[in-house]
Amino acid sequence: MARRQYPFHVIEPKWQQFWRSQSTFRAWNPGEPIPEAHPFGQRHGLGGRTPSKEALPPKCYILDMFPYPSGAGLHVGHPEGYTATDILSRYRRSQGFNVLHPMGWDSFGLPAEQYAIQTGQHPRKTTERNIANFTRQIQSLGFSYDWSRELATTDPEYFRWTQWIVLQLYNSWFNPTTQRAEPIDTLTYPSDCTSEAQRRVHRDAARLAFVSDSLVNWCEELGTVLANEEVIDGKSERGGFPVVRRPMRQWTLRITAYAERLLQDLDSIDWSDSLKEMQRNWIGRSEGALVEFEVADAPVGTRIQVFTTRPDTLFGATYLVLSPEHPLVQSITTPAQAETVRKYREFAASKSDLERTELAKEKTGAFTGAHSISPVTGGRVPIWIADYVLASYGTGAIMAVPAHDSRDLEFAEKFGLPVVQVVQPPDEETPWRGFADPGTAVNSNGPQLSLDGLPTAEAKKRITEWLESVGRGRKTINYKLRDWGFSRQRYWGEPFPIVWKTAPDGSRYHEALSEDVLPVLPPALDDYKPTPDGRPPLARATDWVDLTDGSQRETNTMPQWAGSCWYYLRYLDARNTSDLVGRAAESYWMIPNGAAPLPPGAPKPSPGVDLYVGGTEHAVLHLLYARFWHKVLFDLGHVSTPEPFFKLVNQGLILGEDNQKMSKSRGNVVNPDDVLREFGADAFRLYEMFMGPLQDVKPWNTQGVAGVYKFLGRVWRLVIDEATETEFEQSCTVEPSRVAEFLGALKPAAIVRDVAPTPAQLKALHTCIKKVTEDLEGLRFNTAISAMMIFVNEATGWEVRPVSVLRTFLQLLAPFSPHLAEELWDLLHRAAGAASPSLTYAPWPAFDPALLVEDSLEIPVQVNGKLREVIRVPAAATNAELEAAALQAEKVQPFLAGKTVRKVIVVPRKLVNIAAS
RNA sequence: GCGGGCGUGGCGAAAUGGCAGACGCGCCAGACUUAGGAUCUGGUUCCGCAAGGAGUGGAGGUUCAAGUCCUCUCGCCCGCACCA
Repeated sequence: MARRQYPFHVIEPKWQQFWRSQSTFRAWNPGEPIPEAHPFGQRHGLGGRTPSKEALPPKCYILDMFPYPSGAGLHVGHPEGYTATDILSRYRRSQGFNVLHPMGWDSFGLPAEQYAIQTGQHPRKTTERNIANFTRQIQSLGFSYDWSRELATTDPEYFRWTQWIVLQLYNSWFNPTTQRAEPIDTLTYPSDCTSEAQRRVHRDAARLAFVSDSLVNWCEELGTVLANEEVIDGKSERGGFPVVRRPMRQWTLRITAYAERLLQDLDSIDWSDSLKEMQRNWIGRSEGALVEFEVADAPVGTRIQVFTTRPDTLFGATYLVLSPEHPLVQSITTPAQAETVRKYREFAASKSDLERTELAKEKTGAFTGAHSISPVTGGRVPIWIADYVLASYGTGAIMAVPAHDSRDLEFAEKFGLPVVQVVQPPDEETPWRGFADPGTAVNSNGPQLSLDGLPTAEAKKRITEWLESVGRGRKTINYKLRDWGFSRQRYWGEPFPIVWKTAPDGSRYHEALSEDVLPVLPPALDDYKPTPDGRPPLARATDWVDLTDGSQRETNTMPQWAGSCWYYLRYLDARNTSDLVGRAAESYWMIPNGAAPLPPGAPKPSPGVDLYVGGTEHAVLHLLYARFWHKVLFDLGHVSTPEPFFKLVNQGLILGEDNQKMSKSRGNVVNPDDVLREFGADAFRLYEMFMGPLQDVKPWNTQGVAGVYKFLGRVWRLVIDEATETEFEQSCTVEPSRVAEFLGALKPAAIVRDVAPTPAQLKALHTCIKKVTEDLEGLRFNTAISAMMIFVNEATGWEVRPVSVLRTFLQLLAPFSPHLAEELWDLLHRAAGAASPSLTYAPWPAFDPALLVEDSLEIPVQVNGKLREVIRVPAAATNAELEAAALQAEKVQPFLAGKTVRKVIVVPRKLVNIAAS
């Protein structure tokens, strides 16, 4: 190991201990008494007081995506985002904001459960151990979290409220008229709902949390549902047992009701375009029409509904395709085709979703023998089934227009079905076959209407109106977004606060438990596996399942997403025992408090979380689910904003030194513990930010850490001279136990003096203040660090180093490398015989533009756009003077010889370009 | 296939349409040193002794001026993917 640049191994624990003992980073809620001595209270004149929300400074909520505490511990990707938010939190505190910067644990999850199945160790044990390790690692990095708000999703006091929110979902319905969630008792019942049993069915179908039968990958041998990723070639990944798609009873959340609002409100939040686009694609709004086809030779009124975005091509629909699972398949199939259809449906069911999509190269299908009647031509249209039509999208049935859809064309060609042109491409050259873009309708002439000659957009409109007028269709908007399957057959998740009962007629129905029995704790088990007959592990605890009143508990648990859907709300008031979050705390932290004066130069606070940083892997699911829950809570009056996360930034992945994704198998994983041991937390943090822009993917380079570490050594030596330091090092070697004492006895170098800075020194400092401040606002940490390096490079050459300049510089460094900054800040104050004011709450330095004014400027002179010379002119030079000086510049002359100056461009204070020919 | 992003020295990168390569790594040289994988100083896009020329994936264009704006094209990364 190289010689230590500075004693970070003493400095870092020292200040972490100091911050802990002082509760430096404690964020104060309205109505909380602030101790007399707390530095936040001192800064804002609130020490010893109990401020209302009006008396508190403006809020700033800076949030990290909380981690799953895995057994593997922290990897270098975690602290990337954490460092960025920590820097910003520290910066905002010094600007005068009341900063909420919390951390917690997304601690339900499969690994702990699998470990439990193998070892019998309760998942809570594993989870606690992992949390302890994560806590140690995160704290060693010196992040300024308010640990008094720490939470874990596995804590009963936390998941009590997760269950409570699920009850809110259960007890609500989405009113399509108001487009909002409302309490279930505002639901109105159709007139034919006369009995309580009928009303119940109607009510249960309307809830935001409801039971549905959805298609899942079921493995009989393993007795469990598998995720798509766990199914390979129609067999289970483990064991190779057959997997079939079968409907299963599942708790489902009606996120689709919010599709439009989730889409619309993206416009109100400050997220990257790519992220918003991912959410838009996921929601997948598409406008089109429902069209009804009468089934021929079937009971009157047997109709097949199809969804199409191209109703204008209805005349070209030469066949219909139902998904194999479509409910009408059985009844319309002719006896002659029954066997073929049965076999095909079996074949389709045996395929996983993966195979039906990615792996399916060849179209497959079967003819049902049935026909439908085209609503426009009255002609007979054959009905097929094929797995390229998905049961879960639209109506699960399509009208096939092979002339103008590549998938239909492929199918038609394979099965010899007719292809009829109904759209003429605008360009004569373009063949109509397979043309799917807008054009002009042709061959679209029926007994009751003609579309011929209409451009696609108009044809769509015309036919939709016509369909509506004859009751054979209507305009519709469809979404790719599906309702959210919310059940898991697992042990280590939140139990549902729901029980099942049996009605007098023998049918089963569910009921919610009352709020006051929450939390519903999972039962103790010896064996965490599913039951042999494939029921979830909770079903093993029969004494837990069966209640004295004869009802049974729900045995599914919630998915891991549940806890992470609302944790940002719990942080606002993490120890509240009577509410999910107190009203005053919620409104203080979520609504910008306009009354409070803003710190000078600070940005306007935003609603909700001011900054949320995390990885792209959560771009869709977590962020969509959390937005959904938030909107429900908003509708029901529990939160104040329609969106939770106002600004969101995705940090880029950190790759291994070999430019590959870090992984155990590649052996390129960097362990933060090792980096900290050699370089310290300050250097680690600084390097993570110096690598490049926060959002970019970038490779790790240990040499690079050494580089910023060297920079911190230079900062140290800016204050401490080398002789003193050598002496210190030697003393420490001789008597390691007295290190703290030796550190406290260190004195600044003799050239560090309490003198007035020179103009050049002030200019260097204020250039740095300006750059660092602007870059922090733009989250450009890498260039802010480079500005500090430039300052230090310059200051190293100074013969006298004014204390005031060094102190101000340390304030700039503090958000990035807080331990070193604290140590030197303290040392400089001690040496001056002054008490050290809190660095955390010292007001952020303002730069003085007057100090940055130059009296002369270097002006590049170009001839025909090429640089020829740089001239020095007085800063006050007029354009005419600039032009004259440029034309006379010595090195410019050869390039003007024999040419005529056509034009001279003068960019004031910037550049002169001479156009000559 | 669709959507989003990115291509700049040996490497990580920087540049409101105005001196391309700041800052750092690496490398080269010097100083101090018993020593250097410490520190300090200087140099470092490429070609050229130099004057100078070339240069931001490629080809065009707009402009006095393009890494930056426009068109086409190639390559890489990420997301979605039979969504009718």
